[in-house]
Amino acid sequence: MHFDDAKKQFVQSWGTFGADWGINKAMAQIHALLLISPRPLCTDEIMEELQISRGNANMTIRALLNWGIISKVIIPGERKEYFESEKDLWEMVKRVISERKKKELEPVAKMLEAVQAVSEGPEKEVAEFKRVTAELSSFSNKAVDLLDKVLKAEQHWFFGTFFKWLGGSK
Amino acid sequence: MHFDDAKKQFVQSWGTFGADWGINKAMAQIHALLLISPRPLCTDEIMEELQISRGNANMTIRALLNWGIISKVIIPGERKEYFESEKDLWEMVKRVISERKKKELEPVAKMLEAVQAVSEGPEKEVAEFKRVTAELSSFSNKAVDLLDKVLKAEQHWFFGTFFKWLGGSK
DNA sequence: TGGTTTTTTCAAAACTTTTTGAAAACTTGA
DNA sequence: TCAAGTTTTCAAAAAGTTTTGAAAAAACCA
Repeated sequence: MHFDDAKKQFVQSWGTFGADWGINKAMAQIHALLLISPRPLCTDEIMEELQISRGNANMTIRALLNWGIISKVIIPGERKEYFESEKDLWEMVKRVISERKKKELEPVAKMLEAVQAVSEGPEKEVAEFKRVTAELSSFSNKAVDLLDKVLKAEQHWFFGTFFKWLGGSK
Repeated sequence: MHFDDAKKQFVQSWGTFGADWGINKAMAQIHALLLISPRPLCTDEIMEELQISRGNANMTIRALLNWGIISKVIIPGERKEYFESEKDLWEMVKRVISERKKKELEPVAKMLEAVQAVSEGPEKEVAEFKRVTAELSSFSNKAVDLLDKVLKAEQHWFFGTFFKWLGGSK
C-alpha cells in the first residue's frame, strides 16, 4: 500500500468518524492531517491537502486550538503560523473528554436536578417522571464522577492496572 | 414547578443532548417522551405532543425500534400500534453502546489495522504515519475491549464493585 | 370481498450547517 | 510610515439534513 493511499484513507475515515460523533468533518480531517505529520503545517498546506478554502481552514483551525488539541508553532525565520497536533494521545483524549463533559454532560446533569422539583400535575405522570429523572440523574452523576477519575488518571494506570483488573483479553 | 414545564424542559434538553452527540433531535425527543410516560403512546399522541408530522414520527419511531431502545406494544382491543421505551436504563445504555461500537468504532479500528500496511512513500512521513496509526490502533482496540466488558457487565457490578474500586466519591 | 383504519413511502420544501471568497484588519520589516 | 504578507471576518452560496404531507400500501374487520 502506498503512503498517499493510506493517508487518504486515514484522513477520510477520521473525518467520517468525527462526523458520527457530532464533530465537523473538516475539523476531524485537519486534526488527522496534523496527527500524522512529522512536522508542523501552515494554513496553506492544509488548504492544499484538503482542498478547502482559506476561511474554512482558518475557522476550523481556531476551533481546534480552542479545544486545546492542536497548537501554534513559531518557526524561526518564517512569517506564517504553523500548527501541530498534541501528540500524546492520552492527553488528547483527556482534553476531548473534559471539553464535552463541560459543554454537554454537565448541562444535562443540572437539568435533571432542576426538573425533579416538579410538584403539581397528574399523579401517575408525575410519579413516573420523578422516578425516571431521579434514575437518570444518579446515572449522569456517576458518569461525571467516572470521567473526573479518568481525567486525573495517568495513561499507564488506566491502561495497565485498570485493564488487568478488568481481566483484559487482548 | 408544574409537570408541564418540567416535561417540556426535559424533552427539550434531551433533544439538544442527543443532537450534540450526532443523534437526530426528533429521535431523542420521542425517546424522552416515552421514557417518562407511565403508559405506551401511539403515533398520534407523539405527533400531537411534539408537533411533528406523521411521516417524521413514523420514520423516527422505526429508527428507535432498530436501535432496540423502544418496542411495540399491543394493546388488546386497540387497532393502533403503541410504543414504550426500554425502562431499564442499564439495558438501554448497553444497547446504545453496542450499536455505536458496531457502526462507528469498529470500522475505525479496522481502518487503522488496514492502513498500517503502508510500505512505499517518503521515509519520514511513513515512519510517523506508522507510529501514530499503531498507537491509535492499540488505543481503539483497548476501547473496544473495555466496551465489550461493559456490555457483559451487570449494572450492580459496574455501579458497585467498579466504582468502589475506582474510589468513587459520590 | 369492500370499506375503513393505520402505516409506510418518498419527492419536494424547509431548515441547518458548512463552505466559500473577497474585503478588512492586522503584522512585520525596512 | 509604508507596502507586502498574513490572518480574520462574514454575508452569501452550497451542501447536507430533517420534515412535511399526500398518495400508496398494508392491515384489519365484517
